[in-house]
Amino acid sequence: MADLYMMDELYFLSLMTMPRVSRAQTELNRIKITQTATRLFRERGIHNITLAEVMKESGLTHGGFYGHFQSKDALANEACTQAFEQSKIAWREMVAAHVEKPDARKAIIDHYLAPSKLDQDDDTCPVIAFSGEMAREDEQSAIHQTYLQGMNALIDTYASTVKNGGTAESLKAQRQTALAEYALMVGAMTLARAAGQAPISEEILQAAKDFLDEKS
Amino acid sequence: MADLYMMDELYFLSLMTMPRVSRAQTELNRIKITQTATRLFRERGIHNITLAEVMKESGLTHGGFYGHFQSKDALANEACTQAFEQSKIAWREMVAAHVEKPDARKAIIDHYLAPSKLDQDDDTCPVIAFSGEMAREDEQSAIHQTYLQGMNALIDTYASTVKNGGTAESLKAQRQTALAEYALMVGAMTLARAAGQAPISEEILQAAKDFLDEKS
DNA sequence: TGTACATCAGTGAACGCGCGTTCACTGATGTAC
DNA sequence: TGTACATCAGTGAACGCGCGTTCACTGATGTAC
Repeated sequence: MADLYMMDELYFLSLMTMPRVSRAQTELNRIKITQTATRLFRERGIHNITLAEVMKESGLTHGGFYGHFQSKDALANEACTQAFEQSKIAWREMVAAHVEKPDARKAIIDHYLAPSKLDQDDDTCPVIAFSGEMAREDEQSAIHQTYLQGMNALIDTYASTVKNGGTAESLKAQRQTALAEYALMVGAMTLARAAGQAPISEEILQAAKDFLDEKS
Repeated sequence: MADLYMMDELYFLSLMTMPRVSRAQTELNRIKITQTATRLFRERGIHNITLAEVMKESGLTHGGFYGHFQSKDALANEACTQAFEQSKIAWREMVAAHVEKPDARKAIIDHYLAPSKLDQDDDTCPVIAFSGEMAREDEQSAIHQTYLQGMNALIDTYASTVKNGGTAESLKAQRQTALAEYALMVGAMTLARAAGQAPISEEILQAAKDFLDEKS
């Protein structure tokens, strides 16, 4: 995944001449569109981004979109999938980087509630970025399924960092705790982002972090 | 406020003949439009509701809107104000109904996290209903100010139900706890609503409730 | 390896629809006498 | 209290713009020989 980002230079050079590009380039274009969409949809929501914008930021023209995707919905679903994939990998790497569960848990919490995350719009947790649109989305839609699966994967990863005694009963308690703590993180970031530059924004993040620290 | 809802019958009768209605009726129409907008915007977001829809549900035609409001933004701001006003009153009533702080706190928690709230779209907490749109809204806009003030009022009300020792230091701790617990409620409901009919939805609400109960 | 041609990725303009906003018009309300 | 008229709330159609989607066209790519 990471080396795709490094192809940008080669990528733009090869776009100088048009149309009818090579198959390899076509594949790069598709990836580029998905990456651009993932970033823009996270930043400003699916509804508020036009296909023209996605295509322009991808270095292509508006009309070419339908050579790659069947509809805006189809792109949204792929972008959503990729956004969750990125988060999932990041979380699992954090878990893998810490031998002790509490350390992994703290790493995720600190990463999630970092004040810098308030401004890094392209790194918004997809659960937060899409929650508003999902609440109103048809539940049978592909993107809603993607969202649910992605959310579950993140919750499972987080739950694996919560201490438990190993019995069946404590496993259930572990999941309950994980759900509540995850909800706390999501709520704090949601509120902080909605509050914007207001001082209460960082106050909320700090309160959430302190609250979770007390528990460990 | 409540008796305005009971005027509906009289209201529609008087709408049978048009145009040029009495001043009293004009005032009722304006109130009706605001009420309708408050409900619809809460249910489906400001962006997803058209003025034509608001006006139709108010028993009026599309074009008459601009006799009452300067723009859709202006209506959104009034609707947002009213939504927060309703929540604030409801919360304060819950506080007033309980002599002991922990009882008031529990009343708010149970009210907020009630599974029935998942479906009552017109009773969505305005903080949740508008959070997505606020995160992308211009921070200087009137509606963003309205949102911040409304959120603060709800937090203050909730904080007043959290136990404290009376010293300055414990007052700060009280607010921190309130912020974290409020964020937990917001996050749980946000996740539950985004998950929709999936079983994890109620699981999250229950986990949040249990988590908060343990603390009291 | 070189040539001839079919393919098809991307272009750029147009289409169609939805939605916020405007406006000429209507006729009951409210006022002036 | 009754009449005459100006006001103005609401109507319904139209405007203009934005955006998702379509399509005729172009010309380099990729293939067949």
